[in-house]
Amino acid sequence: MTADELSKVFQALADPTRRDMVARLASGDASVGELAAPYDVSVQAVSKHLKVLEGAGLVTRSREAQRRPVHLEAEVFDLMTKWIERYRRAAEERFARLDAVLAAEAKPIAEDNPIGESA
Amino acid sequence: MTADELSKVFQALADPTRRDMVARLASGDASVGELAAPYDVSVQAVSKHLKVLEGAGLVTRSREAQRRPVHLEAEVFDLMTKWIERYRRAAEERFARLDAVLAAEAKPIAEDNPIGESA
DNA sequence: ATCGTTGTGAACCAAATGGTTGACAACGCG
DNA sequence: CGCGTTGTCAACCATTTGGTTCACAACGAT
Repeated sequence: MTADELSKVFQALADPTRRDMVARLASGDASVGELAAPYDVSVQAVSKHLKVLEGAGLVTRSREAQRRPVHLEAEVFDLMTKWIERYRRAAEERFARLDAVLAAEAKPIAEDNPIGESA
Repeated sequence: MTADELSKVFQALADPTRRDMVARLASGDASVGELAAPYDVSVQAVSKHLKVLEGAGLVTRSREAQRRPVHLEAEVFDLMTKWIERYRRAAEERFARLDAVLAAEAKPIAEDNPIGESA
């Protein structure tokens, strides 16, 4: 459903610079210039990064004279968390079940183990 | 520290096909062919996707005759969850604090609001 | 030993990504 | 008004990405 949205969010956070910007925005809004300062790239590059983050719904930009304060939108994080938790839980449950099965049958298995090079 | 690792994980999950593969692997291991079946792409393309997922530590591949069963590794999810939760919490706390401030000063603010076009 | 199945490797291609520079719009201030 | 500041847009470039096809390795089965 939100497949495309989710892709954009993950894509946006796949870049270390963008992730760092998000981290800094978590403690307060900032202007483009302020955001750009720590990095060794042009302001234009940072502007592009912001467009990606905005496209993913991770930040919003308002207007204040020439400034364009950037604001972090925390809600979108829920999208990711939900996705992650869903499948992690499934995988972990399956793991637990496997554990139980292995414990229950303390049986042959190993002797005619069909899995080669499991050594 | 895990900056590069985290980038790879987010990057890996930014692709819908890869995300779907992870979703399916959450309910059990599968061979490359099985994984490829639902998609309208070549087996080679799926093999590439698996290499990306493996590089991110999201899956491991063993050997069973010609088969290469793919197994989901749930632990890596923690990395993401930790990152996300950390900044989401910060952002939400800040939001709550702002709320409190606004509630406390039911004051002017609006009249000499420096933010243009806030309307 | 040969054949079919399963999967990987390599070369190639179009599109997207992240960066650059140059031009310019929007705004406050002298 | 004209100027400096702040930021975006556009064109361009190198690299990466996701896909293809062809070739081949690894293994079971006949």
